[in-house]
Amino acid sequence: MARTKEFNEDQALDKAIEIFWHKGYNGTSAQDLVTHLGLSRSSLYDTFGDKQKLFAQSLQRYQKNAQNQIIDLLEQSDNIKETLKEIFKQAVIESLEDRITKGCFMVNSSVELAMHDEEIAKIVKNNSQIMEDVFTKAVQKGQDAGHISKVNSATVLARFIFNTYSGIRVLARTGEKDKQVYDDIIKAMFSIL
Amino acid sequence: MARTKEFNEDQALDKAIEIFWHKGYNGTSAQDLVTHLGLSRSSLYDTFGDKQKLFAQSLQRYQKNAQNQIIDLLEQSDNIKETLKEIFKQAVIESLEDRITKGCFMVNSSVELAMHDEEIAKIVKNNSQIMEDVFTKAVQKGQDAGHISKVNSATVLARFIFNTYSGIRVLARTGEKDKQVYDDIIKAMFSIL
DNA sequence: CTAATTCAGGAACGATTGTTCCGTATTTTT
DNA sequence: AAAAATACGGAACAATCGTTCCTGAATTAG
Repeated sequence: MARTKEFNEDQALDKAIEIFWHKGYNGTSAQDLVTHLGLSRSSLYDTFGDKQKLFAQSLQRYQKNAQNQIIDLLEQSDNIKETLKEIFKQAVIESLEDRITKGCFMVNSSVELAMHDEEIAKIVKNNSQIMEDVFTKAVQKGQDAGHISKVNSATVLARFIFNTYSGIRVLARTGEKDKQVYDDIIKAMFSIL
Repeated sequence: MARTKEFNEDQALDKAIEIFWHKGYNGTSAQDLVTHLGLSRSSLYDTFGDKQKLFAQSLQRYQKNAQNQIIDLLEQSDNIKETLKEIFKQAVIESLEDRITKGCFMVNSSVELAMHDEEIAKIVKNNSQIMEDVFTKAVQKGQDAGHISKVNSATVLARFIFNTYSGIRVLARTGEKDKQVYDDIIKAMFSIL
């Protein structure tokens, strides 16, 4: 009946994530997308609708990936505190390596768009909710195992951890390359876990 | 020799701060500026140069104000821990009251522009440096007075406090209106001071 | 092979972007 | 009062914005 797509839709989405992440929504033009995704304007619009829809799909895909990564690590962990240390260590490595300083796509998007675009706001809130739940369960597990202090409740610590994570991602976006700054923040954070 | 300006330059800058803060740099058009500042295109360009320069001046002015406010509070304080609590309490109030959820102009700008505009990057880094210094001195004072724990160094705590502050401002920008979330984060933070 | 389908490429759309320029009005100094 | 200087408003600029549409090539099913 018809010819098959010459490009992989998910691969195109990954390219879209890259450029939106780097330049933001308003900073990325249709031409940028055409050039970076390597497909024609018509294919782009036929496949993804419009710029806003493409952005939303990109952010969704990013969220699922990032989320699953953390969920897997925490669920398979038998020492939550150590796993959290690994997660933050990884965030620092990414921040320092990041030659084009992208920060976190979710944080960037919420700052730029959450208040102007309801669909993006929903994605962001959904992400926050899921992350809070995941961290809460993980902290609870850590507290039960005696690896994490019970001075503060699991919910309090979960929200606190997620907030520190956001802050670090903003710091990365500003281009901070001094590892000591990240390490200090993380050291302080872990002193209450 | 010449007629005098019919508008107050600082008042115009305050208007510019408002709209840039709300809509971001790329999200604010020249027409938005003309409408919101209430002066003509020519006056705007004659006075402030161009959009980028106007933005930079707005951010500079915002920084000076926000900075002085915190410096004054901390320098006059005789109980740093309590003063810090006041500062964070105020940030929460602003976040909850904020009907158009603007977050922090400095945080928003660093996320959107720091990596694409060297001048903005400089302003952001300068701000971070000053804030770190101010917080470090304040924490030191608090530690000397016995109000703040000496388990972590003043620099570590200063960076940590500033990072938590950034995170909270991002949270505000996402439109979070649940006071409990802010209070939990702050509670956790203060448990190590 | 033919017909049906959908691809890719690029021209072209009107709208909006940031910016410039010009004529007029207004004010201040000489 | 005259002249110099500058603010003002708005028209107009080229460039770019996101998007649509048209053309022809490519692929698959019957």
